[in-house]
Amino acid sequence: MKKRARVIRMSGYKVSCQNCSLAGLCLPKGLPAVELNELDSIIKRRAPLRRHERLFGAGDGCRFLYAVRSGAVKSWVTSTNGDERIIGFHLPGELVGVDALGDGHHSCTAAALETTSVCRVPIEALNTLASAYPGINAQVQRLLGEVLVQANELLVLLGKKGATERMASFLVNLSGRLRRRGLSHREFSLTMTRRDVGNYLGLALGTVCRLLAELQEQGVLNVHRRYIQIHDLDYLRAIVGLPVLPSVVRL
Amino acid sequence: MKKRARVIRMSGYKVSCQNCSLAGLCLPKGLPAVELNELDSIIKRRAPLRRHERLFGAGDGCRFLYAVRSGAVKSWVTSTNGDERIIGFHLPGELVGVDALGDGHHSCTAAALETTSVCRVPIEALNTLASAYPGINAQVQRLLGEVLVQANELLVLLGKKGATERMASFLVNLSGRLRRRGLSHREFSLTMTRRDVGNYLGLALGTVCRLLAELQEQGVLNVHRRYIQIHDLDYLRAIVGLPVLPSVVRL
DNA sequence: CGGTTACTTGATCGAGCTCAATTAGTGTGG
DNA sequence: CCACACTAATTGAGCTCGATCAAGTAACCG
Repeated sequence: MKKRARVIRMSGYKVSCQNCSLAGLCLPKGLPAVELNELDSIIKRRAPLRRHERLFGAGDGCRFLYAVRSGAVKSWVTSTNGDERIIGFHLPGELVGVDALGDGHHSCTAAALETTSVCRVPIEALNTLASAYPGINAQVQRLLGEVLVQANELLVLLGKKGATERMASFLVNLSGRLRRRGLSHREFSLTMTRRDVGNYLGLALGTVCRLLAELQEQGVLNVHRRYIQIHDLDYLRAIVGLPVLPSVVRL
Repeated sequence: MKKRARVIRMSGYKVSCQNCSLAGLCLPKGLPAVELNELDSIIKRRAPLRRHERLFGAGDGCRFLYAVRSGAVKSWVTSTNGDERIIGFHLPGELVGVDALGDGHHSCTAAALETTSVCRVPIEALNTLASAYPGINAQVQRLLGEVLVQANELLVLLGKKGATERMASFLVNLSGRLRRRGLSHREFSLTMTRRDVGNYLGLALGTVCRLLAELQEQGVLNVHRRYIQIHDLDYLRAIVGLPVLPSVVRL
């Protein structure tokens, strides 16, 4: 025993919903202590996934939902003719795998974009809890709704005709989600490849590069490989058709 | 009283989940009699909506989900720059309004495409029931999952580059859903305008017309205004990349 | 360091958008 | 019941945006 005393043992630190920094976004949001404890008791943390490691695959039977704790996940569907289509990038605090609630089988595949840790929530136990605690039930519904709203947003995005519009939407959306997580919304690293971005936005790989180059040209942002600094977020928001972020309201 | 005896009073016929022809698709699917009764007791049927009449609008607070009983509904989101984007057409047995589960407010607007009747399900009562009856809870989850899978399918559809591919996907999807409802999958009437279809598919109005004309040219289908007869469904499925429908399995 | 993957940039081409003119329905009110 | 107005659908001509193909560069990894 003593021999091991000096080893830093991560497993020694109890990771729990109670001390998770994402509690304000994730399932625990606003839950009273009792329900939080119950929830925490059914959730298992898995060893971190490495880049490209899969959470689940299309067709898999599904017994768990996953909440991203750190890192990032992408999920995609494989259509019958074989080509793949990315339907979402998932940041910490977001729920992955809800597509399986329908018939108990996943309709998409999910994999880590970088080193990523997730919380695994057993669906059956969650349902049992949800029927006992209305608060937990409400949380599940809230996150489900969020997933749906996100899907709708992507639909709107893909409806835009202009490639610039799509790229701007993507960046504004990402920036906003990062901000809500307390991360910098002005500079961040894209965890996905240009090809991924293109696939997601319905654009060719080359077009993604060109658009980023053009935006840099115009001084809207700086880009070096995956690293992005946004200088003029309002400009991007204007492209999308969103109002300028309210900082001080003028008359 | 006697005077009215001859009037055919629809309200005299008790419409209930028990005798609804959609019970195999809708919330009641597979529920035991007790749960079915409970479910039926909280559901209200509204007077039929006429074309263009709205079920709810974006931003509305939401206390109900709606199940389409007959007719058809379209739902769309209005983006900040004002243009509208159709995100779904809803057939009998499908659930409308689940986008509001997240924060209790609708993110889209829904309106009848033709004379349409719906069942109104109070969310709160549904949740109460769901916590008492696991079967009902499972049903809600199943339909939610279905909505999500549908959203994903639309995403895949919009990922297709070719306009013909999109149109074929749309027709195949519609045909399949009609068939599952016991309706003809070879000939049916599009309840939406060409503009609606174009909006939904991310195509220009003109392109929709041209595509239908072209498919008719090729003998794949017949089209007169809204009325469509599909002659070669397999051809459409092939365009999409789906296998030919299994009728007899050959070796 | 060699091999692989990710990214950048250029030139060309075509699918589908736009705009416009015309026809076919649909509905409304006198 | 018809005339008028309005909406929906069709079809054509020209043009633009972004896909495709290709060649070259930069980062990463064993």
